[in-house]
Amino acid sequence: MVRHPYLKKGTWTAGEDQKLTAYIMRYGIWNWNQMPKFAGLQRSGKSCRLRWMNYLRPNIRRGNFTREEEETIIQLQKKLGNRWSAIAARLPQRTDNDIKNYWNTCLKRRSVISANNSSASATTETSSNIEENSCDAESSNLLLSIHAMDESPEPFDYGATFSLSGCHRTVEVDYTYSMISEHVVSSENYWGIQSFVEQPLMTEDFDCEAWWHSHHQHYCDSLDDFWFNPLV
DNA sequence: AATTTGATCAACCGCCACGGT
DNA sequence: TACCGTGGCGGTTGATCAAAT
Repeated sequence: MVRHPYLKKGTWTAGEDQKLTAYIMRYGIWNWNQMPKFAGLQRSGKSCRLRWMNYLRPNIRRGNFTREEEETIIQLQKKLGNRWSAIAARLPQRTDNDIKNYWNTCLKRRSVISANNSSASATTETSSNIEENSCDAESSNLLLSIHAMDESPEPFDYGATFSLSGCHRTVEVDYTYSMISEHVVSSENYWGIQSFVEQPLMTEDFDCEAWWHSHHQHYCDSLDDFWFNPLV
């Protein structure tokens, strides 16, 4: 009889965050379903992916939405509907989950009120032009020079590791960004890669302390606890 | 001080698309 | 062509916390 391993649910603990982050930073993302086992996590691949994408991933902007962001969301929601991932692509530091939550809790109501007001007053004001304000993700695919590297990420043989050049840093990026295709990266994915590149991890001048303070200090007692011996 | 209510948001669930076999 | 595994998306839930009573 095949026994399915117990999969934990619910809120992630600091230790789990630590394991997942450390694992991804070291080995990258090669298969969400297999990864938890190797990372020492009793979580589903889906749960790991969600946690990483919505919370642990570098360069996620949290906290209050700016007025500009609010306007962008409202306008894009009008245009695109509830396609949160598409909307999030225009707000590269925000996650689709954050935008969805923010819409459902704040903006939806405001948008309805605003619509009612505008219809009541029959204003002639035209809606702002989204095309002008957006980064036009669909049409402007960005080119990155991506070179296959010789070594696969230890200890696995799952595919190649890539490097991004064109920045003054070179950072290994692997199947985290498996959407990389023929050296053309959509704008949406570009932001993810750029975020990763901008993260100083794995670089010589990486200010570990600063990154620690900005991301994980509140979870672990010390940087050493987080950074060293991250795996089980 | 205790309880209720409302807001927020992390996380789960179900569905779908896509690629590989 | 059908099936399966995987990743991604949007809807929804439930835990938590702050404000109100």
